[in-house]
This record gives sequence, structure tokens and C-alpha cells, in this order.
Amino acid sequence: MTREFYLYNSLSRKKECFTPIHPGMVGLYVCGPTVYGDAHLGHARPAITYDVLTRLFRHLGYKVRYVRNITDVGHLENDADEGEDKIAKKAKLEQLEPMEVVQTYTLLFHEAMRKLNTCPPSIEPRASGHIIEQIDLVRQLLENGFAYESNGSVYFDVEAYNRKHHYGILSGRTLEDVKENTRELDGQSDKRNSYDFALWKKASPEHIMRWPSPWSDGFPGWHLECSAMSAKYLGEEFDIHGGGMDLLFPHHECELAQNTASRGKGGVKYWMHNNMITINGQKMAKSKNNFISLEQLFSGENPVLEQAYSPMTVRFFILQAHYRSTLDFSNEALQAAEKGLAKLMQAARDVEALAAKGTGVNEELVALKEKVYEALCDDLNTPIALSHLFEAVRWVNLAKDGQVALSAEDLALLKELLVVVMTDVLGLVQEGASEGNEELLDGLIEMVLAERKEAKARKDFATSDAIRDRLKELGIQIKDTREGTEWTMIK
RNA sequence: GGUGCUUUGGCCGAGCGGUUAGGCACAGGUCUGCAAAACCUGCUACAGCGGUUCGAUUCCGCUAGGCACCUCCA
Repeated sequence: MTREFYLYNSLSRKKECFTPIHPGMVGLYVCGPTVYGDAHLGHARPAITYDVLTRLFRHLGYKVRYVRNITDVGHLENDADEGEDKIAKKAKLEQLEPMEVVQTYTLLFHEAMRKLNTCPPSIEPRASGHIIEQIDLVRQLLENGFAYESNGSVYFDVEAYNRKHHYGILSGRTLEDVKENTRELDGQSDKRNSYDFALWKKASPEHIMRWPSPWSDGFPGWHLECSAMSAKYLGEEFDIHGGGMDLLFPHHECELAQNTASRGKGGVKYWMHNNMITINGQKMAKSKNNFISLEQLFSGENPVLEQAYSPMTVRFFILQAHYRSTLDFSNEALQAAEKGLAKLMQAARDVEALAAKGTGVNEELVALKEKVYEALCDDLNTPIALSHLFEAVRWVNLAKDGQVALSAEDLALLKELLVVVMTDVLGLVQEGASEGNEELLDGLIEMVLAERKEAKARKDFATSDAIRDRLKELGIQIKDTREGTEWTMIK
């Protein structure tokens, strides 16, 4: 498409005009979850951010290959030699096979992602399914002189790398900074330097997840999988690499170093990082024990939750902040999001029912549409786009009230914003009502409302109000309008 | 300690050298049997102190607070 898209590149620390490597195509790689625990609110942020990015590109006419990995091996508790694999640890704790842990949490993750209405990635590779590719990459790094073997393990030689390239270029550090600030951990005796990172780790006898390699029976280092799998599915050079800001160092820095050391180039044109969701101003993290799982959020079953929040409410809440800002969780903020979303969705339904009046095009609406796309294409500024959509809501309501007349062209513009952009790009869809029993429900409510109308006609307001109150208890809000009574599901 | 980010009205949250963000909440009004919704009106802020400028919430410096990464984390 002809519209320019601007994206903030973490590498250059600037907004840049996006130009795909292959015209009309976008290659996107995003670091997915390590599947050893429930999907939580934090996971929703990148999932929704990169989902909207993908949807927007597709909407603009690009073909997108969206690759998001599942880390099912190699992610250690810490960097020490005896650091336990997260999956293996959980498996031991729950007396399961590691792959059972992986399967359980992968399915839960997928379920949560489906509820949030995120498009599944085009390819979802797993680290354990790409051991051969990772071993090849280690071999290449050894051959190029940027890695060394030590006691059956292989480490990346940061010193050697930094003599030719800049280790720290992505996260804005120098090797000196890294040296001064890397913790000396016990049990790192196999490494030449504490800041070297593992490419291949020799498995201790009790370690369950192990594969043969030229160096030892062992397992790959965490950073390796993303370098291996992104190259395999997107090529040695691809457009966008995304992930959480917390992955910038060391994970993405190491990935960039591995790419450069093995292929001679960083391999990624735009590095994109979403910010964190905080709770009481602090990042949700395992170590802080303050995270809320998505299932809890949807069911309300967590002590910090005053109520349940629907997946679309969560989605809207996330879209109301820019992806590079931190976003603080609170019940008040979620409740405000719930109401704002309801207003938006109501207008999306109403715009379909509006009848065109008059002719011509309302220039304000043309400008509005332009502003929405402009915001979306300005580094994915969803909060601004939403603020303009609320302007569209106002127009719909004015028309509904008969205060303005909108032509067929005007209505088409509003529909494009409130239906097409909302659904296709922002991924916000109507929820609640559509579970198969619509006809039955419609019929029953129409019947009850007819009773109420009769009661009202004979001024039996006690009965009409009782019906209204009872329906409200059941989650159905009714509104008396000039044209008759409308109803909506409010739960 | 190193590096980077951040501080906006009751709350959430954008933005920008001069112009209304938006949502939620609140108050008043219109409509209505009453509600609900909608519409209209009001509430109009940019941590503090200096500096640059015709003009700064927006740029620069300092002070104070907060956060993130440097351990595992999306």
C-alpha cells in the first residue's frame, strides 16, 4: 500500500519509516512464552501488540509471516552451571514428563490467546523441535572463532566477538559496562568470563531433557533457539523482531551477537519492544509473586480482582495505552475500560442499523477516517486511534437521535471505522450474546417485552418496572426509545 | 553502583514549542411515567526550581519521587 508506516526501532532509538525487505511482505518474529506456568496478564501485552501490528499490515495489503516460538527447553532458572531448566523443574515438582508440562501450558496459552481474539501465528516453532538447527549454529559459531568448548559445554566468546563487533549495541551498553555489572555466580568455572553465555550445556546425569551433540549429551542455551528458528523460517535477514522490553538484555543482545557472529549481519531490520504491565507500579513477575493469570482475570478469581473482566475488556484496556508505555493494572482502570468498550461496541451495532438520509459526504468524517489510519501508522498509536473512534461513536449517536443526517457515503465511512477497523485491525469483537441460542433468546425477550408494553399501556408501571428489574438481574438492560424498546446484554 | 525511561486534571491515559486528546467518574440541563441510554454544558492538568524563546506542559540543566534492565521474567 502507499501509506507510510512508522515504527520505533529499539536499535536506532528512533522512529523510522518502515520499508519491507521484500516489497509487499513482512517477516515478523516474536519471542513467545516459556511454557512452564499459566499465561498471565503480562503475556497479553505482546500478544495483542503484535496481533494488532499483524492485522494492520494485512489490512494495508501486506502479506505477513508471523512467527512466534514456544520455548520448551533451555530456559534456565539462572546462569549458573547448576541453574535448573524451568520446564524440568516444574516437571519434577508436578511429577510429570517435561513434555507433559509443555503440552499443558501450551494448550492453556493457546486457549487464552484465542479468547483474546489474537490471530494464531503463521508458524509456531518449538525449541525442542529445532535441536539440529541449533547444533548447526553452534558449530558455525565455533568455526568462526566466536565460541569455545569447555568441558562438554560451548560458550559464546563475548571478548572475541567484541573485538570485531559491538556487544551491547542494542541495549546501549559497552563491554566495559557489561563487565562491571555482571554478577559473578558460583559454578561458572567452565566459562572464561562471567558474561559469556551458554550455547550448549552439558547435561548433568539427572537432567532429563537431553540430546546428543558433538560436544556432549546436553541441551541448547536459551538465546540460541530464536537465532536458529528466525533464520530458518524468515531468512537470514528479516523485517521485524518483537518481544517484551525485559528481553532486550541479555536475550535479544545475545541473539543479535549470535546472528552477527554466524552470518556476518544482525539479521533484523527493526527491533520492536513492548513495555510491561505493572501492578501497583511494579512489574508483574514470578519473583514478585504478583502476577494475575488470564484465566483468573476472565473469571475474577484472584484476591486483587474486584470482579471478572472479559477478554475484550482486557484487549481494549491494553489498546488504550501505547505499547511502549508501561500500563498499570487496577480495578478502576479495567472498569473504566469495560464501560468505554461497551459504548464503542454499542455504536458498532447501531451504525449497522442506521438509515441513510440525504446525499453528499461529510468532510469531517473523511478527515476522521484519515486520522484513525494516521494514528495507527504512527508507531501503532492505538490510544489515539481509539480517541478518534469515540468521535465516530458521537456521530453515530447524533444520527440515532436524529440530530444529524448522514448520507450513505457517511455511513459507509463510519462503518469502515467502527466495524472494519475495529474488527479487522484492533480485533475488538462483540462478545457475550452469540452462543447459538440467539433465536430462542430473541424470541423470549420479545415476548416479555410485549407483556411489558401492554402493562405500560394500561399504566400498570409496577408490573412494567418489575419486568425491567428482573431482566436487569438476568443481565439484560432495556431502553425505552421513541421507536420502541431496545435491549442489550450487559453481562 | 552502571544504563535507560518516567512524573499530566478525582482515576486511567495520549500529545505537542503557541491550537479541545479520548475514556471513566462527578455536577447541571434536554428527553422520559420513572429508569436506562443518548445529546448539551461544566470541571481544563501538565512534580519543583532555574534557563533558552516573542511564547514551554512540550527544548536544556538541576532537585525530588517512581520504574525498568544489569538474575528468571512478556
